[in-house]
Amino acid sequence: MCAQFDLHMEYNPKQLLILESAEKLFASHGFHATSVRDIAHEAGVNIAMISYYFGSKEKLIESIFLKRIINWKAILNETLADNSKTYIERLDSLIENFVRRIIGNPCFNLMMMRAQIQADMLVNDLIHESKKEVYEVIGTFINAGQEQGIFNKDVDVLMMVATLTGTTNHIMSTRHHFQRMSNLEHLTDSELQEYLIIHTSNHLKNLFKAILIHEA
Amino acid sequence: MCAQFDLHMEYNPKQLLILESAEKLFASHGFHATSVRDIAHEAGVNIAMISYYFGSKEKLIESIFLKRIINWKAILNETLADNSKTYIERLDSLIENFVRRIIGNPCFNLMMMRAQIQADMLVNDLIHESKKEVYEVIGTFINAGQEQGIFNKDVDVLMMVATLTGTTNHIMSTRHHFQRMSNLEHLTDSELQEYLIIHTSNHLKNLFKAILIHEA
DNA sequence: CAAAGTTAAACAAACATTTAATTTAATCAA
DNA sequence: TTGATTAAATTAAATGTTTGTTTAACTTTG
Repeated sequence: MCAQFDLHMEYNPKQLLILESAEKLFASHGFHATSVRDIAHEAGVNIAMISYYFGSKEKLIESIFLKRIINWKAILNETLADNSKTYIERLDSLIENFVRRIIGNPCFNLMMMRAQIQADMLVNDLIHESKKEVYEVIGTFINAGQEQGIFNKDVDVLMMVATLTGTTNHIMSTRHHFQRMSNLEHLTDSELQEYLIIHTSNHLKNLFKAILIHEA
Repeated sequence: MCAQFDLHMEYNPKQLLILESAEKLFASHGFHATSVRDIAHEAGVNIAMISYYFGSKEKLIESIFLKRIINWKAILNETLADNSKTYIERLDSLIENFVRRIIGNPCFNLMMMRAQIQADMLVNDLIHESKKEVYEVIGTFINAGQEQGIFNKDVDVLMMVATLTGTTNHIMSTRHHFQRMSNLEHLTDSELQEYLIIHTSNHLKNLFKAILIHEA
């Protein structure tokens, strides 16, 4: 007997507690290094509740991903289709949203990075599909800007998105290393987070403007 | 009883076989998802040989890292200190070496990415120290170029190296995704590797020249 | 009073590591 | 070269934990 839920259903407080605890532990120790006992202990619930609510450890991590991925595409589309803004404003907005989403949610994104690296994770197809859509949406936006004569012609969208994702993920995953190297140890975690969001956004904005707009 | 070895000692063929098999499996499945049984089976040796030669699974992964990290710093210094080349030639050389080292050794670098993400891995101090030295060497090079008036003044070295490392790691770790998206499925693994090394190098060279040299 | 929630205990399978027995290889005096 | 001696290499089997999951009993709730 077991009480699994469909995608559209909402989670009760205990389920949310399990999801959050699992996300935190998967992020810092990895999927296989985290036992269901660890998760149950972190969430303060009985071990059996995880099977009861989610079926298995594997289905639990799937639920975590589904819970997060759903609205990102909508936000992305909304940002890039906003015709009240110029292309450059929308590019800035895209970069800032992107960076904030990654650096602002280190736990989930560390999990995602790890899953991408691992070839045999079941959630990988899910991630792959969602990435592909992100590439397409951004590619469409860049092409539109090129046709308007705003962005340079010779832009490699795949490489651009790789730099956007790669740089941000790298800074997020080595943020405490970054903190020490920049003498920012007096900052709290959320202060550091905000600092990194701003600095990384500005760095990437400059970078992309340099190749998308300046010099022929 | 056990036959562990110091750093300076060379590995016998059977030890090398174990190291290579472990690197391959750790890279594709992760440290905790790989059992010593898997490693022993992959290498075609008895399970007990791993404890016999390396002491434990944890010490085995340490040996893998030590085996790789040692000469990278030397290569880096050699590249940047070559006075027969201009600063721009040395920058290009740095980028190409960097990219080739990461994309050319996906197994090891996936392992390294994973270890960096994971806070509780013992090898992390080792990685941290070696990264810090890399930042310092590159920082010194950029500063020298700035004093010569070749590179722009307002360059954030931390962010630059983050883009260099982040972009390359991202492309390496999502290379098969990249292959499908670029319709390059006819390429063999090593052909894809060479393609990615060249394209990523060129992308990063353009990117860095755009902010280091062009426009005031 | 039935369904949902919750629990401690039990389960078999997989895990890293160790043991003790056996084979291989090297050394060296005769 | 031979045969004895010793250390290293190798093995199958066993060890004791830890793993994810299930069970069956119990409590709460509508």
